[in-house]
Amino acid sequence: MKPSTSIQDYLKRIYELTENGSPASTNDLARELNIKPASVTGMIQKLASEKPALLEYQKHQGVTLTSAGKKAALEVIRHHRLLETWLVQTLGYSWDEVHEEAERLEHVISEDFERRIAAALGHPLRDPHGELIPTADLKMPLDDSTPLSALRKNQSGKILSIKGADADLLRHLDGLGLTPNTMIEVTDYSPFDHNLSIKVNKKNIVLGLSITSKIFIEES
Amino acid sequence: MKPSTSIQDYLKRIYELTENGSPASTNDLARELNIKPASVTGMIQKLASEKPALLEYQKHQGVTLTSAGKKAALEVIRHHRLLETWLVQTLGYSWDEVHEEAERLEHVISEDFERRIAAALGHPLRDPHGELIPTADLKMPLDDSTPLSALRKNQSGKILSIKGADADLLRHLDGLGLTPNTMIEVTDYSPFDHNLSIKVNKKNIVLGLSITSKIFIEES
DNA sequence: TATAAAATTTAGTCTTGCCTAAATTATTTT
DNA sequence: AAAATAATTTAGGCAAGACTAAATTTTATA
Ligand SMILES: [Mn+2]
Ligand SMILES: [Mn+2]
Ligand SMILES: [Mn+2]
Ligand SMILES: [Mn+2]
Repeated sequence: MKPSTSIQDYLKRIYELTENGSPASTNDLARELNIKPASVTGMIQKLASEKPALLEYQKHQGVTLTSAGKKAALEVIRHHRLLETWLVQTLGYSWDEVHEEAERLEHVISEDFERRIAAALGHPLRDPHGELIPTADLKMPLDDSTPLSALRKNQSGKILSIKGADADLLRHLDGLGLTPNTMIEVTDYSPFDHNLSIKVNKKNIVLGLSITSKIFIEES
Repeated sequence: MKPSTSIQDYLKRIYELTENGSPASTNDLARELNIKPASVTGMIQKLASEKPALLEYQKHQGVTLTSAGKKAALEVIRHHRLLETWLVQTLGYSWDEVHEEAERLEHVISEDFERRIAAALGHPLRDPHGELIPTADLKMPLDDSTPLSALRKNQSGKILSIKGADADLLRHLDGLGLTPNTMIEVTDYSPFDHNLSIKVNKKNIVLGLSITSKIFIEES
């Protein structure tokens, strides 16, 4: 059976929160889902005790996805990212507008719809934010990108993706020309505040850690 | 507040069932919605007693839409028919495949999405089944079509629309060449069984009432 | 017009998914 | 290591929207 919309959103957030390897905490999930922690506890207990469990859960220790849970999460993420790509390409959405629409559509499109847009788009590898799109057989491609925040003076590369869906940040970056596929070069690093000076399109700008940690680079 | 998916489906069905002027009965609604009559009674009582009532309801007399209810119904119908048109045009769905997909998407697209597909399609007047699409300000255009079942020998015209969403019937009609915009001519009428003999694309076929009552014609 | 059949409503229950308040466990601070 | 704070879980509740079984009302039939 296909998981409910709520469950799909839980699984997707858990996937994202556990990408770093550590379990997702009740509170982090509650914050991401805009649901009270007590409710999250209830749901994760339920998901952990389904016939094929979707989560691995130990009281007070947070949760990780089982392989069944990961598969379900990747299904939703594939829908989301293909939809974003589709909306931008065919309806002229800008990259900061698509997220909310995809957030609702992802739960209701059929597998047939998924196949049709994937084919129409030529089976794209990345969405408009540069995020990798899980394959049709639900594997997440390897990500060889580095956060901009890890680069130092004289290192350079191409922007691959912007993580996190905050529309205001996306519009701000768009204004600075910081979009996927743009070449950048680090011209200076400031310790203590971790500011980076970078050159983009001949212009020099300075970015704080809260921005550089969300921009991912393919080094060159 | 936007009505829930369930409520939207109730309103849409009530709109369709009351197009002939008479109220929609509890049982008819239950059949159309695949919901037990007892549940339908509960829902229509609720909808009839909302702050601005969506339904006019009198016990045992069925329901009709108030103007607020009609507006909400037309919103959903506009979404549905624009979506069907868009899916056929941009993703190559055939006219017998689109209905189910639109049935789910209609509840989750934004008004922005609605505007974008309407514009991309050039503000179409009819969907792939020939059904009229409510306008952006939620008026249903006048329908000047006649059911094929009302035509008699030597009358002719163009197929405007096929009512009812049964995919099997649509595929059958497609096989016979009976699609919107096709010209037809009635060559004979058989009383008692109400069969019509018609000429389409040079071929003669005989159709029963259960089919002719679903095909709508612009007489010529 | 009395009875039978069909349609509709009432009453009570269930599931899903959320909430608040209170209790418990884990983590920091002193 | 105790006390304070933070995180998490438990307990109890609520709203939406469906269901079944039983009661009622309407309509059709004899
Ligand atoms: Mn899929
Ligand atoms: Mn979502
Ligand atoms: Mn629907
Ligand atoms: Mn609309």
